[in-house]
Amino acid sequence: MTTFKRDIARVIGPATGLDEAAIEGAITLPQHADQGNFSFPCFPLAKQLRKAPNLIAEELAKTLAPPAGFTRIEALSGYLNFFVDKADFARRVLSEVLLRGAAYGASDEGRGKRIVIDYSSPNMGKELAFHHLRGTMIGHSLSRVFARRGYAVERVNHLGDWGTSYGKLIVMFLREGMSPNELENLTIERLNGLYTSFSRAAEQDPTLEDQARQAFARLEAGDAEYYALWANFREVTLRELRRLYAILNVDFDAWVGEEFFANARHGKLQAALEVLESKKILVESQGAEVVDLEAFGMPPALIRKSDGSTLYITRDLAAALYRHEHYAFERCFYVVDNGQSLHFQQLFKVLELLGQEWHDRCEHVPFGLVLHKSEEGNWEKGKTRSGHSSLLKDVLEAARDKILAIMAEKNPEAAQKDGLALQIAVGALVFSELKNRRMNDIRFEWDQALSFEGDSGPYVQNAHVRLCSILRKAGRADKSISDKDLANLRWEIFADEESFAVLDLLAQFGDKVASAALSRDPCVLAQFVLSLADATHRFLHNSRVIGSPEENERLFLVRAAQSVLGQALEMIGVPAIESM
RNA sequence: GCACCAGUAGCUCAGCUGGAUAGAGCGUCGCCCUCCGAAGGCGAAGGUCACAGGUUCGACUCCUGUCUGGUGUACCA
Repeated sequence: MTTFKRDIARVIGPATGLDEAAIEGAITLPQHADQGNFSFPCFPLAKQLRKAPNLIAEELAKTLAPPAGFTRIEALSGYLNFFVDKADFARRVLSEVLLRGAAYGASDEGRGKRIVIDYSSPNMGKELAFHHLRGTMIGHSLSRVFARRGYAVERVNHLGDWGTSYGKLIVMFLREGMSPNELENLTIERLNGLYTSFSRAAEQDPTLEDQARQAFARLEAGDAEYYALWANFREVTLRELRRLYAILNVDFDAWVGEEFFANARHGKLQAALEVLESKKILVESQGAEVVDLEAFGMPPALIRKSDGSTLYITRDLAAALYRHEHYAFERCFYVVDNGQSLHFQQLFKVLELLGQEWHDRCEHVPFGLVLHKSEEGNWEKGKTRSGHSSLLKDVLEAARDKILAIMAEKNPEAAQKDGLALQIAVGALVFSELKNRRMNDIRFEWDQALSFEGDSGPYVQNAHVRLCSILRKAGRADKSISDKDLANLRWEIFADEESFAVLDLLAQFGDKVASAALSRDPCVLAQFVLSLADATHRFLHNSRVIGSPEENERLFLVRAAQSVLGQALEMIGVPAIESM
């Protein structure tokens, strides 16, 4: 793709005196067939040449010779439209896709640079709610996108595993008199239940809140018994998290939670506080220690409470300082919902005030909230407490069951039904999370969450399945491809509308990956997947492959489409299954 | 009050680093399986791009203001 634009720029450059890189950036992909395959708008030239854009275009169309691989150049209402030689276009695109294989669409932009991505980061002792899926999958997808751009990616799960909440768990656990045996059999459901029973009990006995604070204070002070309990709770939580992440095919390089930064035994918090004190930006206010941010239009950042304990932002400061030192990152992304944008503005501003010149390499990558319908019928942020939230495992199970029912109807023969159904369920849920811009709020409704029709995960997975099925039947599924295989193909076979539409999309893959990285939004790739699935279904509907006179050539297109579609699917976390 | 985000077809959304005739899915009304997977394809109907200004050769896209909705806003994370 970029080579086509470069070829055009090399022709326009000398004729206009414009910078070739600038020309490349200005070239657009037209929407209509009569506008060619690549367009260069001549409007910006009008001022410097003092001539009407359509005249400039007409003149250039007459004088310029089409670059190799192009048949003609036409002027149309101020645009210079370039028409590719479709057979040659097919040769170039298919050769590149098939010979580069898994490296097609990759880039070395990030060579030698490291990126830290903080995502998912759930709270300990609680089950993953449906809304956690969004941040988890956006972060997961971005990690794959940046890896493909050549960056070394560090995927960090910053667990919420420290704070008064864990005092609550300890108090309730001891109060309900659990035996060591029960400790061994502790489940995430039981832990989650301790929170609810705590809030219920606290209504009767207000001293419980104090007990919880004291219990946490004891934990912070290094009490061995409490620390063992805490570690046990953490392990129970991690077990469930790993189970769900495995289903989603999500992984992390570091599981470093708040405890790592807040617990005195690790020394990270003290280091951060020393930096804060040495820079003398802490001021006393209402008994607490804050960084005054009024000059920047923000409320003060509360660093230390009046009782001396620290807060969320204090730990995030410690984490940022640690990450900078430990990873020497080029960028550090925080994939966290939009509700926390003030927090991150404050965090980054404090880093700046601390003289950390790398503060602008930290970036909040926000995403919209999952809204649930309240009793009053309004759409509001989901609250686990009031029950207006759904557990991820429940949604996954419901989706899998519905898929199983659909499979029984459409394809009773499908092997490995349960596992396959779960992969389709994951694909469906993940695709609907990522296909829209990340900033959009999402309204959770069961009907909609379990709707698998139209522009959905199953639709895009099905396109991949059909391609795989044809390759399997033709015995071409795993064959490696060399230049020799591509010699002497009748490339003009791909000039029809449906074949060319697929090729046109395949050529755009690298640009789409770059765009997803730049916008930090996987929806670019999800939309690309949708277009490619669309073009694939149309191609397969209109062009018989196996047994046709064009079989040999078309199988290469099928293989190329399968390769790119499969890679794009994996990049957005939708399983690229081979049958369904 | 202030801040962040969103407002495009009946519904859910693409399109937004300014470019030609604003696109999908769902829903509605039709059509296509002796044919590699119909979880598919084809067609019809459906739009003052919230509103008002501004910048520009050109604005759904950028700027300002207004309205509507979501979220946040000092000792939770």
